[in-house]
Amino acid sequence: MQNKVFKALAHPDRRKVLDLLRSGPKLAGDLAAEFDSSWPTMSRHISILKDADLLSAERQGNQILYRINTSVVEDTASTLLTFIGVAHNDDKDDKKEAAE
Amino acid sequence: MQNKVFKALAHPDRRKVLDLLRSGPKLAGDLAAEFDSSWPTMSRHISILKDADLLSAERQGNQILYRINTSVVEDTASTLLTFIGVAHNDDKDDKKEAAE
DNA sequence: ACTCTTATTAGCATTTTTGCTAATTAGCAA
DNA sequence: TTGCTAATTAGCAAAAATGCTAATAAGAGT
Repeated sequence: MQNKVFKALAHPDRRKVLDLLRSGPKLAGDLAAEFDSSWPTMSRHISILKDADLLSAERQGNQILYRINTSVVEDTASTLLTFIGVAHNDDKDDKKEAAE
Repeated sequence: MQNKVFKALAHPDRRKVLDLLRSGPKLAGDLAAEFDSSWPTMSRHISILKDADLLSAERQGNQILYRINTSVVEDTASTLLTFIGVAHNDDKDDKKEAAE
């Protein structure tokens, strides 16, 4: 649901989480360490991002590794671009693409 | 301020306003008419979009014409794409672009 | 001036979001 | 089992967002 994504993006710390994940997957603790807020607070921010499907989680024994969900971010950017009439090629199984 | 933009995008009706403006500028009243909420409510949604600089307003006698602010939407899409490492050429007076 | 239309602002109640501390779960190792 | 680290969930208070009705402003026309 796109609405969850846009709501998730509405908080600066959550956008910062996404920015931190730009350099690759990170452990929840390493993420939390980058912020002034308490760890439970950051945990909730992360779970909001996860709930919006912007992140996916992978358990690594004791800890949890988070990575950004590229396709969801892409789709959201596409949605924005449609507002200004930009083509945005979705490319979900685009069988024929040169019918002319 | 990017934060205002993302917050403005967090409400479905406000995104719908942007979508309605895709086909060109519209009067405040014509926009409001497309929604179930009261007119004052829509007026506030519009002012939040305006405050985020996503819209610009132009008086036309009795009424007010709103148009979408293309560049702000573009920049926001670019911000999203940086999260997934997409190049995104800002192009704010890009003097030299082929130094190599 | 008065009136009609268009749109915004004020003021309020309700809901949602945020952020904290305390409590809990999950896995690993003795 | 106990203990330790990593992380989430519970519960609450404070702040922000939402949406309504009533009141107000701003233009155009009479």
